[in-house]
Amino acid sequence: MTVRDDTEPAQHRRISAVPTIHDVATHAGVSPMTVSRVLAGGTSVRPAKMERVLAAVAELGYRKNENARSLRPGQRTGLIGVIITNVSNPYYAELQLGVEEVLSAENIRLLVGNSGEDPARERQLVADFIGRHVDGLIVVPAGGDTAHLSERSLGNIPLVLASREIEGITADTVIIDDVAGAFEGTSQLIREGHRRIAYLGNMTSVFTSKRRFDGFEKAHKDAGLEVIPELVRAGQHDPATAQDAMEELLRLPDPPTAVFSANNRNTIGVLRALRAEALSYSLPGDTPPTSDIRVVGFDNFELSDMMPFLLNVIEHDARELGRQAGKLLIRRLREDNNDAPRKVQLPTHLRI
Amino acid sequence: MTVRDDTEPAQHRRISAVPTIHDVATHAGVSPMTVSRVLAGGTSVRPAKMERVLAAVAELGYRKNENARSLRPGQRTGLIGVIITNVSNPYYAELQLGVEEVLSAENIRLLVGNSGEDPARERQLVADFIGRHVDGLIVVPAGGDTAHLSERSLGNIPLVLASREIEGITADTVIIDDVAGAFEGTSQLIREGHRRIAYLGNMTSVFTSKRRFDGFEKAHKDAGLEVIPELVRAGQHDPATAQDAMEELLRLPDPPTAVFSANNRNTIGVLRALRAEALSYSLPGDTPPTSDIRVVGFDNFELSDMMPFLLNVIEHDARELGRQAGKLLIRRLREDNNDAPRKVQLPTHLRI
DNA sequence: AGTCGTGTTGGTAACGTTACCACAACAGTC
DNA sequence: GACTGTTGTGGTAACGTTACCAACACGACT
Repeated sequence: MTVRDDTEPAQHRRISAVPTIHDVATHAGVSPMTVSRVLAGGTSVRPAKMERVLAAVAELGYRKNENARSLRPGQRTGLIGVIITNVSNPYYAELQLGVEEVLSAENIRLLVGNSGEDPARERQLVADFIGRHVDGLIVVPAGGDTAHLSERSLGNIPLVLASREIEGITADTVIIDDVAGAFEGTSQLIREGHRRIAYLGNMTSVFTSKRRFDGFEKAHKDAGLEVIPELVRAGQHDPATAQDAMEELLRLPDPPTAVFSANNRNTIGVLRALRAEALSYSLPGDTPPTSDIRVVGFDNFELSDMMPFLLNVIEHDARELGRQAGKLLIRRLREDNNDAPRKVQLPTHLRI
Repeated sequence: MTVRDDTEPAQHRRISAVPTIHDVATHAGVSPMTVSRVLAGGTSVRPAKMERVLAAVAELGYRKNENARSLRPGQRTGLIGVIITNVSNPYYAELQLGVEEVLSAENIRLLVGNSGEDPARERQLVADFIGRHVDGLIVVPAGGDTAHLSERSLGNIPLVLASREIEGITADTVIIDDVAGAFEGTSQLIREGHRRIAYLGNMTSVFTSKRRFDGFEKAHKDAGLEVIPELVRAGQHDPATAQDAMEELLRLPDPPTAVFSANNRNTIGVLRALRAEALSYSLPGDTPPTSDIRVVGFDNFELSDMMPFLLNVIEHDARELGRQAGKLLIRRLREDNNDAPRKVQLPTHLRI
């Protein structure tokens, strides 16, 4: 034991400093090892001593130093790095909540970071999380350069990709069945007789956007139709840019009769454009000619059912996606298995 | 240096195991101390050696073990615990984003947890975060038992309260000017001539709810009016329960002519109730008698401007609240100061 | 030539924890 | 009464890092 010859400062330090296992041991009149054993579950410790130790723990307000514990070989940190693109999008907030729901049940904590769709920021976060020795990573990949997510770069830290896949990287993955959802939504519009259907979405370099466009295209093909290139607008990532794109479409000589929107940001922009148009027409007292334009949008969002337009949404469960991602990670951690990576695909549902 | 006499296993281990500062030192032909110095900023290290070290770091993909580093006395973990009540509420998601925006600039990472308004869960999260030696805490307190947030319990870990205060706990705080906002919104309704104004909100035991009710009450008093008790409904915390409460109000013999809603969950419930009523009246072809009911709601929410009702919202900047909370914490960390706790109050704005 | 700084480098120890080994105490067996 | 096994307990070392001190080399000055 360390000798404390400086009486006055020692007392002062004892109050403010966080108590260690050593302090508890001294207080209970046992060795640090016994304290450690009690806290680990109390196997083969005499009941009387166990009580003394627990009393000392309570009295000093002792908390195990998790950082020191995880330093020992074979010990986990109990930390998971979660990198999402943007929590302010309710879809990813739900995802985070689902992840936490599953992992907190295992006493695992979340280190979260927002990449803002920036691969460089994502790489930086991954590097930092590795430095903190997370037990695993759950990432919504931003795309672009993904070398930092390769197996070689991560070592033996398990990775779960959420919402998006990456070409060339094999890892546990949870995604939405984007293709089927977009197919179903688009088919509904075609079934209703629409032939001039606009598409609004993110850049097709984004995994989900590409898949949703594929579903959009497939629905056309299956119906013997073709996608009309001049009605396709890909590249909007927020409501404002989507609104601009939609207003541009409405000004076309031959505007679309229906719109397929590939995500909730774009859908909201579309709805704003439609309302702006309706308002501008209502001034001269005329009935707006395109107010009955049909909209189908991927992703549900709060109040979608309160919109004063003909709108259907392709809904899916972001929280469940987060839960599944958490479960895949737990499976990897529990059994130290090298099974082939699993891919979970969650269904969508067209809400009428 | 440790002698590795087991040649075969050592090689295998070298590939999968995370490299340490020792490995880098051996690889560069210097001592671990020199590597540490280079990584700390490279003061008084010969340029040639510095280069060799950096090359070894790059080649081995070495990452400093932050947990081991923070074990040393005087060293920080660079971790902040953020406890919010529920990320799936966009208001708190924005708050989290604001906190991250400010703290990631200081290279501080976020440990996040959702309390779900449960004080026991909050206490558990605080205890865990203390065990991980966070440098500080940002908490949206759930209320109830708050002993775990007392200065005695936290030791010298700085605490910032966000969005809500706690009686008896002095800490840096960032809140919205709830009273003024509610006063302004209610006054607007009174100015328009409304005399039967309903109130819907959370339990008044929640800090913000109480303050917003106070503002509601003060607006009445200042206008020489009194709050009508039968029109007050406090206790709804989600849209579904709020909708029920509002429907009940609409069925009163003498229903309110206007509604003040104290948060976005309640506002959405109110709007749903109004729409349900409008739909039920539209069946017999009758004009609904209360469709022109006025609504003013605290908190803005996405698409609030697209609602087919007369709605004003009292908006405020949740992300800015998060930023301010982060800044207060950084200030506490930077200078190791014992200044009196600061209280920042953010303004609201009635959106017409 | 000897002394003194100055700049560069490495050894040692410690942060708080737990795995491993050693050992003591005790009961049961021949 | 010596031997064996079981249970409870503590000492030691190590995880990866950095603060501190000691030591070294080297040029500049007396």
